[in-house]
Amino acid sequence: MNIRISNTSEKPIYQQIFEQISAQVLKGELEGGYSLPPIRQAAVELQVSIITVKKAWEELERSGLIYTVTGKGCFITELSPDRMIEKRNEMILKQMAVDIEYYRSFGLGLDEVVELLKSIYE
Amino acid sequence: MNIRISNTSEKPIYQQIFEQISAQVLKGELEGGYSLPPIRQAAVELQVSIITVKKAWEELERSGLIYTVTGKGCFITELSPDRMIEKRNEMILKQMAVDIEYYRSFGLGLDEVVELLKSIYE
DNA sequence: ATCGCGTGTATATCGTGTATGCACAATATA
DNA sequence: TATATTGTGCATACACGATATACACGCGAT
Repeated sequence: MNIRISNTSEKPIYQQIFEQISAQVLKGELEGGYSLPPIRQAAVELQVSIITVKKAWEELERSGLIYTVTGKGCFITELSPDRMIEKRNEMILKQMAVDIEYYRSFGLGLDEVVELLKSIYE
Repeated sequence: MNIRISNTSEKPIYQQIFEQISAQVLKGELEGGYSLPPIRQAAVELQVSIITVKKAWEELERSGLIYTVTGKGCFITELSPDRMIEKRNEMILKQMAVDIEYYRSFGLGLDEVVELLKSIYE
């Protein structure tokens, strides 16, 4: 459970958890078949409510990244490397489309966007 | 008032109005000193409540893009071209920092981000 | 079998923020 | 000064995030 929660972020807590676990799964840091910690333990560890953890878990299940077995636990879905990259790009491109719309509304072209990106990407 | 409101967007309505007017001001499409439509007229035009328009106007004033005179109206702040670009970049970079954090959480490097950007930037 | 422990699940509640309508104050103008 | 036009303030309805508590399911020991 290598999760960092920001209380100052505008993103909901469950969304932060969802995104970070998603990224870890799709980077291969969490192996398929392996189990996530019980929601109670995760709740204590992350200093949030059980329900908040559950909500994140639900999003993960809806995205097909984990599956839940009542009374037993939650487990990482086995995914082929290709499928992982596919899902990763899917998630990124979906967000990127929103981001680009914002940049474009200010009249920025691709070149300007890339230039600004380079200036702050470390 | 060339504003498009999306009811499906996750962004609040007042935020959408704020962003689009900001972009128009900083692109020079709305001249300094010129007045915005009265909030009532804008509300009718945009099919939203007066209070929603007011909230957007308040954000614009807080950003220094317009100023309000009670009983008279709201007017675009006069800005030099340099100051406009400065404010524009300020708004974009602030958002871009959030966007990048998301891309980076998936392990993407600058090159990959640029590549994906190019693939969907039209 | 069944009891107990660990697992996820469902219900009720509170706080915050978005969006709204209606009544009020300030300004301009005739 | 009367009246229309402008922005402002307050009280409310609703949706969503976050929470605690009580419930249901599954497995292993007795």
